[in-house]
Amino acid sequence: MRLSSAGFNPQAQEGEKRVLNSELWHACAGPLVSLPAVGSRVVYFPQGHSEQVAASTNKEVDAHIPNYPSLPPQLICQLHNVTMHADVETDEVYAQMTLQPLSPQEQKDAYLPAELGTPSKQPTNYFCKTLTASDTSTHGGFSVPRRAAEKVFPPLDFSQQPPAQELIARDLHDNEWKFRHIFRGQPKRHLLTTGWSVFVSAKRLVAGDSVLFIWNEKNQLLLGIRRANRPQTVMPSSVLSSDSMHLGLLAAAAHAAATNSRFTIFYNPSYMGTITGISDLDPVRWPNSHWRSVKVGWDESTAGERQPRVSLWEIEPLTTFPMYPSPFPLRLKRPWPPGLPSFHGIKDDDLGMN
Amino acid sequence: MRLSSAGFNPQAQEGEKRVLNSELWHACAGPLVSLPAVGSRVVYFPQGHSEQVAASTNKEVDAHIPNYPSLPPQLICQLHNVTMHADVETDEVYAQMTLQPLSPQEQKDAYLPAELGTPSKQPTNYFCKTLTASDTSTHGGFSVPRRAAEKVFPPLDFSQQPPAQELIARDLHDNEWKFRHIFRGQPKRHLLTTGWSVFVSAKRLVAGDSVLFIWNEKNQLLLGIRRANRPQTVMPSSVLSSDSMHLGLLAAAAHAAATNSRFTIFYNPSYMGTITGISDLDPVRWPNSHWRSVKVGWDESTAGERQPRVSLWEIEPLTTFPMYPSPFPLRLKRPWPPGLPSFHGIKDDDLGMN
DNA sequence: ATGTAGGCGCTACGCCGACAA
DNA sequence: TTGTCGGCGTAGCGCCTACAT
Repeated sequence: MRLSSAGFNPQAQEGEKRVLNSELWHACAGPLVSLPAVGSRVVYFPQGHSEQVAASTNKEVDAHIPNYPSLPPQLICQLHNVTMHADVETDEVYAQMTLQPLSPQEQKDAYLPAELGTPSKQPTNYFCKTLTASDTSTHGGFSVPRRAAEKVFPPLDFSQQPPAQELIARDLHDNEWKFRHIFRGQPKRHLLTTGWSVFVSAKRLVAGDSVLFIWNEKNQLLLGIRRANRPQTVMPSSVLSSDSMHLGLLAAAAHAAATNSRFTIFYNPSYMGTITGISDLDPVRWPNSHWRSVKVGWDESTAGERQPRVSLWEIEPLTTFPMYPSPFPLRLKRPWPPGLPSFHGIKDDDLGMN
Repeated sequence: MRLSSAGFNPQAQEGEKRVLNSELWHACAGPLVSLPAVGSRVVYFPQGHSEQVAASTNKEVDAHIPNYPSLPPQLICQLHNVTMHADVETDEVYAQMTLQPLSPQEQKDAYLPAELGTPSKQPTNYFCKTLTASDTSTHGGFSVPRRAAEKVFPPLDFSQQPPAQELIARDLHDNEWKFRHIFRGQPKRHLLTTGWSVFVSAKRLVAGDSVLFIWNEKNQLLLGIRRANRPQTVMPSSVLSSDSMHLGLLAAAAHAAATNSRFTIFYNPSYMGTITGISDLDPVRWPNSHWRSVKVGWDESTAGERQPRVSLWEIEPLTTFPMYPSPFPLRLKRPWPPGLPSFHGIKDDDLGMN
């Protein structure tokens, strides 16, 4: 815990203002998270957003919250701005988006262009390892998988005995972390020793969390983390009641829709959860909503270079929260459940199901 | 950092559900923070609340947020519920309140009863010390001011050499902390040794922060902290945009006022700040508002038993956020600035100025 | 009365290969 | 190939007094 100077950044007070490293952000977010392109048209589901806020505050939506009859269940919006952020405390990644609802007439006539959200650009030269008990204990360092070390770390000088070098990696906040990379032991293996424990304790990593090393085109070493799905320690912000937050969410969308002005949302990929199925519609609160509470997840064990990457869009077009670009070029991994209405203006045939 | 079991409480996930120790809460909140009684009538200032949220999110209120013409600048409410809470991470104290606006007719006729908010019941047998560099360094323990130790701690058995005992104190989350209390050195002094550093690192205390020991009527030792006014590390919650939060705040109050139903707010004493003066009115957004942005603060150096305690009400009735019981029995420490309108229904004479 | 520093025992952090799985 | 362990050297934690303020 001696890196307090590296751990604190006065600029970060009101969020991350500097330009985050995009490839590191996407790597931390995971292959299932992709962001739509600025300027593209997306669909915003207040209900979906509402559920996300409910999940993040651990509070269900109270029934006495008034409806906004003027607020349709989905708003087609133009995306004006997307910025990537990372929580200063937890390194949790999230995105801030500025949306502008189309006019009522445009909402009806809207033809969603055949744009894919920028396909999640996972870096090519990287590795991701889930930390073991030995990796996180104070007893030793970090055991680097052999292929990973050979692929993403600079080559060692094997004329030395033992071969060793200093690695400098930067995290999402541009903090610098130094590690001693050594190749020793019997049998020989790659290890990170000096500097590793400081990183583990500073980021409060535990066994089951994952670390991520990227070697990018600029020959920089980037370092990210993905925490295991522990029971969300999200505390109620203690600033606004959850009821007020839901109201604020609805009011912001409704006001923007009524005045064709912009509004801002936070997209927090970590509250997506894992696949549980398709929930029922809510005909009372959200009549005619096309929002489906299909929760998707990706297995941490498939991370790294072994598994072919898959985009969220390829799995289930209607799960994409809160964005919904045109699914035309997409193929569903599983057929769309019969009997469920499809999105307006899109025939089942167009989805290219097998 | 070995008290992980004590530091984590699964029940605390969605806030503090158990009954917090009231005297400890008030001691941590400080003598200037008092809570109105359940059932009493209070005045809620949306503008004031809005400013608090702005302070806690480090964001100014955006000008394009729509007004709520139906929402008056102050709402007289009945207070239905008050619960005391403490942030699980930081121990920061805050209160949750359920308010019900009176009917429009009652708003007009409201006669605020001459109730004081329950005067901040500061415990009698306690001490508060600002931590020195030595107190927080890893080199040693905690030096207990002599009078404080004699007053608050159980008496030592001076037949032992050196006299020593084990102290067990409980914090706001009912976690137990054990300390070795010893009287030694030349000259003799009271010290907390074993157990102290665990507490300091668990609470992440630094020099300048304060600790607070209470010996209550049930012969229990209570332990609280007050952090120094460091630059607020409040991050934007990354759940809802600040615009949406402001909208939600206004919408919740407006909806409750329109339907005479209840709404919930969080009252966060730590965002009160220090006295800076009286700000101008905002005739555009909040016409006829009686809210004044008088910020008050209390000097940490005056804490403890030396200084006579003072209630917030005694300093400035109109500063009380968000509560405003009748100030009849109060005396102002400084005269009400001439030329500024007083609160409706209250003559200056009634304020008992000298 | 109490903040800080020197002295110094001893815990536990952290680097090493030896094993297995 | 890599997770865990026993083995150790040693940094720094933490208990003590001395001294200054």
